Amino acid sequence: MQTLGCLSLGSRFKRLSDKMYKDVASIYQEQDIDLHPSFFPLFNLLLTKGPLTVTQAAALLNVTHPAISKIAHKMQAEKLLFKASDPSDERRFFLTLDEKAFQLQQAIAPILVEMRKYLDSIIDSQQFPILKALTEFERAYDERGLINPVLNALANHIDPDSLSIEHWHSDLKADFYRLNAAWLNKYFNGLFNDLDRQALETPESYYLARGGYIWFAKLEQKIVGCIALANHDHGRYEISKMGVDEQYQGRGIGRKLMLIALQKARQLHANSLYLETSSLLPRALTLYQHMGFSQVEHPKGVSDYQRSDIYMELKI
Amino acid sequence: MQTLGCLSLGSRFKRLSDKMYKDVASIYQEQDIDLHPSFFPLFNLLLTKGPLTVTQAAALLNVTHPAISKIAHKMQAEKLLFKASDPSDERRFFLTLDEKAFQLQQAIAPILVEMRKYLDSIIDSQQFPILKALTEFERAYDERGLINPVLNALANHIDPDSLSIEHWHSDLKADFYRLNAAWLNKYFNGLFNDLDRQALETPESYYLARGGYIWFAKLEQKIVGCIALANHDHGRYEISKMGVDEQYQGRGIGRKLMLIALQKARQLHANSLYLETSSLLPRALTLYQHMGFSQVEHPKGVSDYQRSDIYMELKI
DNA sequence: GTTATTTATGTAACCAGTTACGTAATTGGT
DNA sequence: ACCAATTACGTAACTGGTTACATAAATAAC
Repeated sequence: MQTLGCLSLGSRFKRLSDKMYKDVASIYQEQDIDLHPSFFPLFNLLLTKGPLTVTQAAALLNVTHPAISKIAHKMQAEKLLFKASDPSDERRFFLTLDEKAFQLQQAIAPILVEMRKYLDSIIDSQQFPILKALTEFERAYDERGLINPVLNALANHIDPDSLSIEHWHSDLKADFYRLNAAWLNKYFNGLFNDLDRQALETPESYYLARGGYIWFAKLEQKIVGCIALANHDHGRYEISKMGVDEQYQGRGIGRKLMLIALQKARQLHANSLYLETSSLLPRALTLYQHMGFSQVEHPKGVSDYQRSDIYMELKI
Repeated sequence: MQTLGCLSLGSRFKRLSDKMYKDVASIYQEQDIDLHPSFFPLFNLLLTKGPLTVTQAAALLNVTHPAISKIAHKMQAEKLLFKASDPSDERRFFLTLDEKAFQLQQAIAPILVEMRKYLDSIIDSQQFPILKALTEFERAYDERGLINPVLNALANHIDPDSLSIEHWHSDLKADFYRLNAAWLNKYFNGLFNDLDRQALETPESYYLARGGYIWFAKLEQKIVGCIALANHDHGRYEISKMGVDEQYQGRGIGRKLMLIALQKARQLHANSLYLETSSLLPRALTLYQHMGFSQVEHPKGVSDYQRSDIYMELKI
């Protein structure tokens, strides 16, 4: 625990939250308030915000809609809630608290008052203000996240001296072919199509001459990875032909190449970036997601590449 | 959210903890570390503390032993862990990390380093120190709890002027009978035994003359509740004959009576308090638990009261 | 105005925890 | 030294959430 320090923050938050939920349930129980603990997030929400649809409630409570759906069912069975249909949209209806719920509220109100008073008294008596600290931490965490900063730090931290990024040079043409042939062979039985062949055999005309770029990752004089940025029409760029030598994978080299390509795309005032990939490559998929890409339908309906079943886009 | 203030602390803790767990899982995934998220609390624990038994691990992680049992099974299936039998106790065995786990640790170590650095950098840049605030809040919460302070505040807050506690007076003898007959009739078909009859018909000799006490709760000139403290042998006291008028239940009157009785018992240097009750009275049971009573076996094996199936004790 | 897409909800199967209970080994009381 | 109580662990059934998928209504696209 001590040695973990800030790493145990997550489990400390969990422990406190569990305990507080249990305690509140216990207080309600002794006061003979017949409100199942799993009900009160929704119950509270509807009290404060008025009738809401299932998806609205789910979004506000940070849970999925089936969870709300189930709870609403149970609350309906206990006559705490009814569904008021929305005449303007027959799919949905408003979860509306019933008479019995308002009676319960009467019983609960003084408890909430006392709970607030007591918690405020604890908080006020402390040297370090938990509410302010929490708000500040939440904001920082939401703004900066955890995933990308840590992964970037990892990528930078690996061989900071020996890993360098190289621009295209005709001497590296064979490496470009080799690195891409490797994954095409491994995952797709070497199923090159015409586009692949053009790109790999004549990268100068396929990429560079059209305003595209190719970069290489060089680790101690060895070329271990590459990536290409293709210039399509009207500010649309495509990222493709990313490959990292198998024995150097998982060290953030792909991530570093992606960051270079993204940086250049921004410099070129690209307005969107896309890429095509496959569900057979889950690692790459996670990387793209962390970079902000999200999966959308293929704009042409079907890909030029038979292997590709995922189309991802990043609006800049 | 805003109006709830400190009341939403629980859900804010939950949200943060969920998010951090997911993010860590996501980082491991991109780094191609094959460690299921549900494994890592136990994994981490065993790394830092060395081999542990199932119950030890459960206690340290604040989960139940079946949870550890299941996770250990799965980790065993993935060859991350094996069970080393304890020669001195054939029931148990030490959950021991396997070779493969230590290889994983090598891969994870740099991630932990970067995570710690990054989180520390966030925390250090903040105006209000989250770690100190959290530690302080955890301590206050663990020491004072939430349940009893809030329930006591509620009890005090209800009619603080009109509710008073009265000592025994022969005029109140009929009330003592009435209040107890009410619940005996309601829950146990008026099944009085000889002891009940003595206690209710001759409370002076049954309680007071033996060094016991009887108190009444008086609400606006009406007697609405009572409790008795019986003096048994060698510092053992019994709490019994607690009754609150049905229409005034759920307002903390029972709790107030209990607190009076407990206070007196302490004053008398009682070393233990016990009471007998029934699983038919869940509300009362919760109250006793909140007061610190815990269920134990009946010392005589069987109760003098047919209705009683629960024996509870509080060591002072 | 028809057809495709998106949105709101429900249902099923699953998952990680829980409580309740059973069994076997150890400890303790007389 | 024995029998009762306790402890360590496992298993079963349940719970509150999840993801994946189905359906119907509303909206958008042509």
